[in-house]
Amino acid sequence: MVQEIVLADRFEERAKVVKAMAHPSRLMMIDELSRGERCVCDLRELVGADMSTVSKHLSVLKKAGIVEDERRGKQIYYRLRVPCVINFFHCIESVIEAKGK
Amino acid sequence: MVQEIVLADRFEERAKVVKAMAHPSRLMMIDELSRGERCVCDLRELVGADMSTVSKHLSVLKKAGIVEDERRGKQIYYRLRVPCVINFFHCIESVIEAKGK
DNA sequence: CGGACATTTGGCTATATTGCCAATTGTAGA
DNA sequence: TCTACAATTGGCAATATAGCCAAATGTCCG
Repeated sequence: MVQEIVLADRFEERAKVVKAMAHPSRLMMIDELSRGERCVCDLRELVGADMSTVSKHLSVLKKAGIVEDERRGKQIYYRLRVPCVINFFHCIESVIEAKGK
Repeated sequence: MVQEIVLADRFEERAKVVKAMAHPSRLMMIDELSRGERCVCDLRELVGADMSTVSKHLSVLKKAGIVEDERRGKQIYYRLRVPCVINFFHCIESVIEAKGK
């Protein structure tokens, strides 16, 4: 059925976005970016990984449409494209809390 | 610093939950479960995969604390543990929409 | 008990993700 | 132009994930 293919595609699309967030460093960066734009060097310091690793994480977020970037001088600044992603944390916390019981 | 280790652990925990949702079939099941509990056979039909595959997806969701199960007779019913996970979809949709522009 | 049914588990291969290093690109300033 | 700095890209090895089949488990019913 065409209907089902469309439905599956829909969840496929959604999964891409969720997958892009499914990494501790990327969540950390999203959290940080919720407080304002940051350059890659800031985020590198935050997660404490190799610059190239951070850059690749950012490209994952960018490809998913979660962040956007802008070059200003030598640095490239990233910011959240859709601020609501931050609301996830509240719910995730309640999942973690509920699990503890 | 102890502080940073704790912080990293926090995001590690969160990532586990997000990761558990980061699959089209699992998102589809979460969506379906948001409308009430379902047995594995219902979900199997929904995603159209092998029973064992569906079962493994459910065990991922269960381990993350997203769903819980209950046996009633021959069947095992699954339900969402924390309904708020459904709110994710709205935000994810806006990410997808924003990306399209 | 024995069989049918619903589900899970083990085992396996194919595929995807991660993170580092090294090399490359882009920008600013001397 | 040459150099330094910021960031990205390519490549690779280690690890994780996905999905199928086959076998095992648990439950009901005759």
